Amino acid sequence: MSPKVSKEHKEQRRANILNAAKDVFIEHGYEHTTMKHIMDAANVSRGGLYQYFLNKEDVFETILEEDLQLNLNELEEVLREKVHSHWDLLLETIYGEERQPNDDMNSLAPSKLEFFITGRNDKRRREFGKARYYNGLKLYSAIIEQGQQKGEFCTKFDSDIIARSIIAFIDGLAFDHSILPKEDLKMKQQSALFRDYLKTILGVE
Amino acid sequence: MSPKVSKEHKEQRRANILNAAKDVFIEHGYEHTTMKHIMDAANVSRGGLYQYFLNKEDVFETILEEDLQLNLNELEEVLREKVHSHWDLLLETIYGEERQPNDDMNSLAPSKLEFFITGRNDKRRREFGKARYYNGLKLYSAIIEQGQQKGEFCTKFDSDIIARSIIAFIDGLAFDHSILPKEDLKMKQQSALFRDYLKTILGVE
Amino acid sequence: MSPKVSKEHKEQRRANILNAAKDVFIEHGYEHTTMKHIMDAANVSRGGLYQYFLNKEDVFETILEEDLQLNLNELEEVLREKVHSHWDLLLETIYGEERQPNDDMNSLAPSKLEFFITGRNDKRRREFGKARYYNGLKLYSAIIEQGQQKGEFCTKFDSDIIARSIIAFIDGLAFDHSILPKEDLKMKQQSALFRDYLKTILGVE
Amino acid sequence: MSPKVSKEHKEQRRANILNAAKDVFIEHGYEHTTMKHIMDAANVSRGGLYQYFLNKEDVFETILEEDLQLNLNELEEVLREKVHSHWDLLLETIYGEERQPNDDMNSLAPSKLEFFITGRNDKRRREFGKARYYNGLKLYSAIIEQGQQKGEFCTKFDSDIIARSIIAFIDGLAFDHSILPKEDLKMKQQSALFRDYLKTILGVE
DNA sequence: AATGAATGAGAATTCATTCAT
DNA sequence: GATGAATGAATTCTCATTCAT
Repeated sequence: MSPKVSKEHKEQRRANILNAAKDVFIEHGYEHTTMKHIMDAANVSRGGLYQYFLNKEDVFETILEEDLQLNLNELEEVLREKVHSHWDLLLETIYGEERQPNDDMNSLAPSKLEFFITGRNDKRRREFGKARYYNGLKLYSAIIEQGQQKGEFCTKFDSDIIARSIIAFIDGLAFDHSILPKEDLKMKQQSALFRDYLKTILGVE
Repeated sequence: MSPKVSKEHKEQRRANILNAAKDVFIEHGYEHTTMKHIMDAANVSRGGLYQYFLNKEDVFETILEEDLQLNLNELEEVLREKVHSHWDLLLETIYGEERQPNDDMNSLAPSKLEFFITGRNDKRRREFGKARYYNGLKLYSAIIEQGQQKGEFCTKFDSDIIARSIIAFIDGLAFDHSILPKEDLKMKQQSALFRDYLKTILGVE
Repeated sequence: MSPKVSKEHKEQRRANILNAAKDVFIEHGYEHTTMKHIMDAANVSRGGLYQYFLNKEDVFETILEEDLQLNLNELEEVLREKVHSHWDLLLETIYGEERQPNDDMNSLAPSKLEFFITGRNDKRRREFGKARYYNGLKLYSAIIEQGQQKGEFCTKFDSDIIARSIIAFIDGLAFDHSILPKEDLKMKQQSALFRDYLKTILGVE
Repeated sequence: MSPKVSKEHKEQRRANILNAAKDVFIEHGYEHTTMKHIMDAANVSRGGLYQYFLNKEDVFETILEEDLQLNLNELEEVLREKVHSHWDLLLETIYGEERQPNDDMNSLAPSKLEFFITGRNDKRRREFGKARYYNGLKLYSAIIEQGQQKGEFCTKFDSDIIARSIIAFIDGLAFDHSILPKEDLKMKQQSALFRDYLKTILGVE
């Protein structure tokens, strides 16, 4: 007895739900999204939704995990290739990623902050937060370390600490951007200053 | 004609509720706190609680406003006095205040982040967030500007932008600290790096 | 030990509360009026209000009773005097009284309807309703009966039944007027028709 | 793809709830009925009830609308058919309908009066009241007008005004009947008088 | 007498999750 | 597998009434 519905179909359906859910999370934020919102956006029944995911948390975690995986892949790819300028790579990594609040507010970033901060007392949620943090840490420190090894960056400061500071600054900007309109933030000028700062401590130019 | 209990008594009770509520918010976070939690912690009946505050948001906003007011008072006081070292004042302001996630996790900071980020789509909440941001901005930029005027800091960078970057970094640290245990953060070393950074762009020493 | 506050003062206070309460009932209706509304309107404290009245029902009943008493006094007075035209007296009684929804909507009539109809399952309330009804009945039938005795009205119909019909019609108009704006009711023309009707069955002219 | 239960089943359940709710409204009146009452009477859970109706008002309005629709259908039907006696039709319409407080007190009429009168300050509620009034008006005036056109009724009075007076009288009777026991009302005799009155102004016989 | 703080019962509403079909 | 009706726990908020001072 072969299954009524092919595995591909299920995968497709699952992916559809995740895409719709992502839009919903972006629109309403994590806390204020309900399973009903997701059902409606994904055009799936209540029961259907629960067939693929245990609950709202499960849906969000799945989206997170896929994002995380993308990051990791990217990192591997990036470091395997011949890197001409680690400085450019670093900037790309910072600015091309959603950790840097880009101009479009169609970003899941605020919901992620929400997810982690509202769940800070929950063991499972904290594990996720840790994974997210160390993932970013690995990404940035790998680039910096390689740059240092290649002699492109100076070794005055520990790559780990620099990476952490990058994360802190990016998270802060993401937070401020989440609650304030772009116009209020002078993002460009802050970014320029931050770039100067990185140049200084990495000994670039 | 005289009231049953003195005005002081009422103020006292109100303050008690706020204190208890603050503890509850610190323990459960903003979203997961219910009025019941506050009632129980403050040892006040449902009706009693609603006599003093409209709803959970009102309770939290009151706490925020008092904190904000403390900040403002402090700022005024600070700037009226003769300042020996604006650099010391700046560090004190950063590290002495809760904006810097201090060692004790008995801080309301995570709940504040939560409050603003979960309410980012709410007009009223955004106004509060804006007030919080500009309040901090005013505080830091006033110190920097005065330091620049006195010739203690160099004027290479705009005080406004530096202040914004300080806020972003502190918010980021607060966020990361909210979701990760202290041990994971190497806070001390990050702070040292940040201090160096500030020294550089302010031309201190 | 004479009382601190004179009896007159108490009476005055009580009357003040009743006046304020009446306005409140007119504005919000019976059901939607709260003790708080009355307190605020009467500028009296919660405890003060409860010193004079048991509850909202008690306040309203007191107002009703005073109205009822006015009616009764009027009736007695009216019937003791020499009546030139019972027809005119009847019209005056109908149109001069609030049972006829007059142009001004500053009438307690809708709240009275509300009071009786929402309380129709309550023994005490029903007794009041009965009193109100029989009071009106007595008023109208007395006039009609006297008119009949004096030969001014024909005796074709029982004065009791005519009086009841007058009440039904007036209550109906009051009800319709309570829920519809005056413009929708063509009150004048309805009244004219009703007057014609009464003339016919009373054999006037 | 097919729903768990048939559409009929859902309709059935909805109808069950409405029936149960109607009984509850008749027993407790509109204001004193709670959603809990309806839940218990309909044997449906809290959530179940809210799946079908938004709130108490919604439940009641649904009942009202269905009644209204019945009325309208009846009217159309009635006027399309060949009418032998418009006088009989008029009487039937008055006495067969709940607008006339019939002997059985199992009528929703008092709750309807309650619904409209307690909601007289509410825009939405007033719209409903208006619809109710004009619906009745249309019904009665259509019959009268047709009777006049056919020469069965005289045209001395405007059909519109007569219809309004019928409504006022019926509403008044309904009100009085709501708050007084039948025995107190001499309904029969009032009705007889009213019939006479109608005969007179319609020129019947 | 007067005050108004405090109480708590009760009503409304939402939403995650289950489960019969 | 899919559906969506049904459940009920959890929460918010209101208000009449009491009572210590």
